[in-house]
Amino acid sequence: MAVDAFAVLAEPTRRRILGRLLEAESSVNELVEALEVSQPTVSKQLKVLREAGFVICRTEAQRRIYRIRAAPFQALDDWLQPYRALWDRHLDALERHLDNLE
Amino acid sequence: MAVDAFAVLAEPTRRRILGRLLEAESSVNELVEALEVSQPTVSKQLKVLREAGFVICRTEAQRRIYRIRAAPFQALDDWLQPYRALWDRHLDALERHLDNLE
DNA sequence: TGCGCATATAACTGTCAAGGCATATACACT
DNA sequence: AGTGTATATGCCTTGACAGTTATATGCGCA
Repeated sequence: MAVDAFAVLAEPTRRRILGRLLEAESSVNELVEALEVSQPTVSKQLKVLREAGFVICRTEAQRRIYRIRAAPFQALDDWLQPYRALWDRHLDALERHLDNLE
Repeated sequence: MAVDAFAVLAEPTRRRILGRLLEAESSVNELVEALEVSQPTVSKQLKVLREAGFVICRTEAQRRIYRIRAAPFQALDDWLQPYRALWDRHLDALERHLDNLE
């Protein structure tokens, strides 16, 4: 996963944006109203999310419609995988981790 | 999950410590040598990790043996759960296609 | 009890990023 | 063209935090 994905997710405003985008794609203004933060703040965080691959946007007239992307979350899921050996007693996770260690 | 778990994981040094502790519990000095960072830095980050529940330590003579804990990783796994709908459920062909485009 | 090892903490400093305000850009419509 | 709407960006201030150095604390041992 991108090295800084955790840094991206560390910001509460960005997590709120992602939570909202998980429900439905939205324009910038819809996010501004839903989250009650300023428009520049939303645009800035969307830029961070976009550059980290968490969202993409398309243009509809003057509006930009943002949509969430799966890839970074999958990468996060992958990163988490070896740590699942800590609690998942099912042999899969542990074996895979040990295999990856060689 | 604790609100600031992502902030904890956002720090590369802390992730390195966790990666190392996943392999084996370690004393502070072992971490210092393995990661090649200063001892105060390790102690400081261990304190952050401890307060966030990522590690616990026991005392053995003058040494503190640190061990990783499962709970925060499980919480992270839980947080991730709704986002898994993005890829491991019925993702229709069009959406997958658009994702692949960018 | 005094010394040395292992670890924690304090004070300081530099960096970086979030949010606010103001402004620029892009587009639609008349 | 000119106006209003939607979004992006630049500048600025402020706060948080990582790393360093120096020092304190805890423990074992002679």
